[in-house]
Amino acid sequence: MISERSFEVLRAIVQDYVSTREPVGSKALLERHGFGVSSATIRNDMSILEEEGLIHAPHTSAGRVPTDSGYRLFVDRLNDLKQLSNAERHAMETLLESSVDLDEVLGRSVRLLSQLTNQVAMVQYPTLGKARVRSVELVAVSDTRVMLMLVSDNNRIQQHVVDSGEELDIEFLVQLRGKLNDLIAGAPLADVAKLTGGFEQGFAPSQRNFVGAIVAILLDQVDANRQDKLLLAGTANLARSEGDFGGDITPLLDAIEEQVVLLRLISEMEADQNGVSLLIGSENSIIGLSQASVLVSGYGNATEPLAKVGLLGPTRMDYSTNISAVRAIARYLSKSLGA
Amino acid sequence: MISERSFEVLRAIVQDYVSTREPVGSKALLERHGFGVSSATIRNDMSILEEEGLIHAPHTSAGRVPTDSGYRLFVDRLNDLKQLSNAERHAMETLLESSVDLDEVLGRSVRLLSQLTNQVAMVQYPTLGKARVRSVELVAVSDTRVMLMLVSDNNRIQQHVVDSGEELDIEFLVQLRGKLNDLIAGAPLADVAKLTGGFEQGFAPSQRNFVGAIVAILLDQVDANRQDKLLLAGTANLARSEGDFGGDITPLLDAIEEQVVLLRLISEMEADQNGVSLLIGSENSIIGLSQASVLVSGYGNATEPLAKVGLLGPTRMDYSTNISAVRAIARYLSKSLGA
DNA sequence: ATTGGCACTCAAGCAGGTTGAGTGCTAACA
DNA sequence: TGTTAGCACTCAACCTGCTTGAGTGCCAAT
Repeated sequence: MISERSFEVLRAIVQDYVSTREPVGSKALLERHGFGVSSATIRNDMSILEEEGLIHAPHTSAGRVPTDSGYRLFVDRLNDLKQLSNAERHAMETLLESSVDLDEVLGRSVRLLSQLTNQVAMVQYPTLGKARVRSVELVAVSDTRVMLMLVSDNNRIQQHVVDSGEELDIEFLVQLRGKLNDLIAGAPLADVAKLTGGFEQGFAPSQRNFVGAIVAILLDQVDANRQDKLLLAGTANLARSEGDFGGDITPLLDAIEEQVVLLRLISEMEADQNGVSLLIGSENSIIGLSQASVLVSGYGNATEPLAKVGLLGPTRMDYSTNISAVRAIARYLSKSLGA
Repeated sequence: MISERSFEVLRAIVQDYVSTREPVGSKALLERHGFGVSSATIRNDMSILEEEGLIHAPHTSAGRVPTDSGYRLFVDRLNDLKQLSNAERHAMETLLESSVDLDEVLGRSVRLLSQLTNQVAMVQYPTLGKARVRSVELVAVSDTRVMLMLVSDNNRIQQHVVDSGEELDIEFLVQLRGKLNDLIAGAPLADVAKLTGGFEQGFAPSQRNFVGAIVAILLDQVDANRQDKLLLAGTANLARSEGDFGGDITPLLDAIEEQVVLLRLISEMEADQNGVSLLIGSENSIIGLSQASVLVSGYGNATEPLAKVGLLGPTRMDYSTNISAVRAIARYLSKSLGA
């Protein structure tokens, strides 16, 4: 086990490296943090840390840089997180007051998070989870097209336009809407497939095609909740910290555009005691993201989170600030959407 | 005026520079394009081109690079555009067949365009223009919240959730929806403000607040069509051609995230005879985009385009290929949405 | 108008030297 | 046993001077 002071040295190295972006040496360490010992002693501690794989020297005559494991230990022993400033807290509250529909709440939150942290922020659209169907609506949007809307009981709306290919019968639409709602309104989303099985059989043969199409779209919509959407902000921050990614941010931008990969990654991440989960550098399995850290928190509900919110940045990031920012945003989102 | 051969030299310089990314010298020019003259003659032509400000030498002993005006002349004299390959045409047709709702059509188009050109592609959501109101829908989405939908006659739907703060009366909603539709269904969007003036006066005092709120949102929605949305794809391509932007792509990424600036820029661009409009380098007025070219085309309707589609890339781009790709996508979008 | 020839320029690449931040080790010390 | 001062050593970063070669501009000859 490494001594208490050795750990303090690690902490100091992480802090200095994060703020200066330069490998940090024993002497510089003494100047900034007044350890009561000499530089030689620090050097001894540093060589212990290096043996443990927590820090690493880019080359012989350079200072040290934390390794992924070094960051990890630093984060795991992080006890007091940086507090939000008043201005930041104020921004959050303003956001809270003006809560409108889902898109807007998520959009604003993610932008705020990226501003607070100077990283790429991301928020996953809430899954419906155990949500139920509130209603189904059919609205004619042209002579032949109808919009199918699925409204669920957690403020979420999905829609899709269907082209029937023939003139729509408005009366029939109203009637169909009624029957559909009688059937599935109030039912859990998970049951929709079962409930609508053979639904089109109750209609005249000439109408079965159309009804079948509607039902198919409806099931698609229910299903679409499993492959959620991701909202991002602050991509420009990537380019700013390009140096921290070894000069090539293409894989990052690719991952961001792909979304699917990112989504799978963050869905699989389990929360730790702080409510957040963190993958540092090579801890994540995506090739090309080995110099990046992913930090997320669940939101929506203490017991079972609806979705994740978090950020993506270089391993060399200010974990303390960022963790508290992500936690704050997650709390805000839970308050705003859980109500 | 510059001679015919001088212009051919310019054309060759543009082509070589675009493909090699290296300043091109008189000798290299001779090898690739068999002008029937000697390198000294080429040099003379080049010095004419330089006097005209069409090319420019990064330093004394280097080859030449086209200036913004050089690209401009090259483009203006571009007569035969590169054709799409069969594979590309096939991709377009597949896209055409599977046309569904607006979001999907635009999303796929913009991704295809970015793949075809290896640039950042963008598409502006169609403005409603002279569109008319098809219908207004009011759908209860929770005990106190109602969703207001504005459906217009060009496949566009807008929605917004309003929290009334009190228990909703479903019957009243149905009645309100009816009255609203009687009033504005079929009317041009531009007239909605006039038509709904004083609308809430026809209701019981206890309901006026709510009705007023609904009308306000409705006007917002009509108004929102002036500040449209932009859909982007292929941001990663920026990082790939980072060298062409002088190594710093932050202003680009900023502009992309801002959107507003980009939107204003492309709205102001006027189509030339090819149906496309192009700003090369410093021709555009956005600071930070002085090394970038913006290429857009209107789409939707030959007489009055609904919106713009196009791309953003380094001035050093393959204009011939890109112009035809943008035109093709614009044609496709017009066909797909104009119907 | 075109060309061959020639002097000139200058970025890029290489070799050698200097500097200084930083290390590891050892011997002395509390 | 943990700490310290001192010292030799390493090596990236920086500078300097040198060479190379692609490329130009100009001029006299065709």
